[in-house]
Amino acid sequence: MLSFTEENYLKAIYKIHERTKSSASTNAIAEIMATTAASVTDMMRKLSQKEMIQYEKYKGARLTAQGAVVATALIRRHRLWETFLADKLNFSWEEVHELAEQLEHIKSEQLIERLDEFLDFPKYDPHGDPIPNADGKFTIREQFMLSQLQIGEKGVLIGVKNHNDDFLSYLNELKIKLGSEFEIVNKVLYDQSIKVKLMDDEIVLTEKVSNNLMIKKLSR
Amino acid sequence: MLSFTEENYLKAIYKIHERTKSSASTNAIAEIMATTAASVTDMMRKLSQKEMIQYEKYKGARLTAQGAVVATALIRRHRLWETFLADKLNFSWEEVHELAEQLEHIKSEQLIERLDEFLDFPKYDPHGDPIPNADGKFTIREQFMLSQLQIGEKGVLIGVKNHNDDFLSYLNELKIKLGSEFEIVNKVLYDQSIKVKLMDDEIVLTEKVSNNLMIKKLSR
DNA sequence: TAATAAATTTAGACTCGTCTAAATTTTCAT
DNA sequence: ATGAAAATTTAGACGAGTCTAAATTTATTA
Repeated sequence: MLSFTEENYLKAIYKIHERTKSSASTNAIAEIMATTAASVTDMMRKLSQKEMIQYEKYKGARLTAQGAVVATALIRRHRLWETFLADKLNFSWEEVHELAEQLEHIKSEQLIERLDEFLDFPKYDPHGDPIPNADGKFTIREQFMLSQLQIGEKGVLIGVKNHNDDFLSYLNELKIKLGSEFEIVNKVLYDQSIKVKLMDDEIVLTEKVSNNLMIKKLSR
Repeated sequence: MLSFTEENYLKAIYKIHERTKSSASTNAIAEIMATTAASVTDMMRKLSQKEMIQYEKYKGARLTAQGAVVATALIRRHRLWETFLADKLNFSWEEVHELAEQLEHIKSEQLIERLDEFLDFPKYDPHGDPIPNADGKFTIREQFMLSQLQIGEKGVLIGVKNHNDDFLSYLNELKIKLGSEFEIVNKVLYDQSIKVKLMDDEIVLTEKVSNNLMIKKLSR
């Protein structure tokens, strides 16, 4: 049985691997866990001992198959709780993460399976991220950054790449949410900003924003 | 901020006080917390230091006003989660306690207030125990042990005194649940057992059982 | 490629919650 | 009311998770 903390380390390693496609460095883990490199080294020994990671001194860590199962289950729990908080308790998408960080550590398979059913087996969480099923399988779907669409193309917002609070609050201000429909009106080559039509309004989005909005194209 | 463990000690002291109306002995606390008397003594010092309890060597512990607020909030969280698990996720009354023991430690006022609203502000949990409101006030109601009713009297089950798993499973077997209606058919003086009518069936309940069923009398 | 910078590990220490064994205090029965 | 039993506290230790400071390894760059 893994501790709360050990689970979080595995999740950190999972995230780093997802982002970099390579092994997780001590410093990168320390940053995510908000701790020191020394503490990370200690934990790497322990997780290695428990065969949750492959770890070689100075070379970073990778999840073993076993470790990946644990990390995926944690992500499943996290995203299901986020969905519960948003759909049932009306929390907004910038509020759910923190709470789910706590809830994800509740130890009960059955609880999660019942919650999944209660939520009607959602495939995506409030940020549009896929929720692994009980076997750890993700449902992937084709998606584009809003910035990739051409003038005249239409799309629906199905996810946000970045979960930063300020970014999400900004989207709230613009009344952009999952399901919002966009049509590209203009793209400015000079600064990569784009003008889009959103519910009869035309708004301008910077490159930084449009790179973080994940879209499903709508056929016209 | 109190730790998970500190909170549980306060809850234990609260429970003992509720049961005995006097201060909580070291051994009594040790039993509830499934730990040793020595560990309890250590913790008493710490909680006393934090002004959560009044503690005098060899004399046991009592909650301070502050400590009582913490304990009551914990009970509120516990019972709201139990209600959620039973009403929304269809867990049975012997399953909810363990899970709520974990969920009650999730730190968020807002979560609990939203949950309360989602559940439609329940006043009693799945065992019929009162749920304190946000101010820590309990809604009490008149209730009797089934064993106190006279022959011919009728009542509705509104709570169970004992939460023992075996007891609750036995009630399931008998198809007795909150809301079940009883009529006293006969009382045996010799062994204090009673015969009751329950949904057109007549069943015999021992004293031990009928002392644990809390009833609201129905006027005929 | 040598030396400097950056990353990582080691060493030693601290807090939290726990334990066992020994000492002390309180309770209770004769 | 005194001696044995029960309850409680003290003393000393341990594992988990963390820290800082020093040592070591790896990467970079002049």
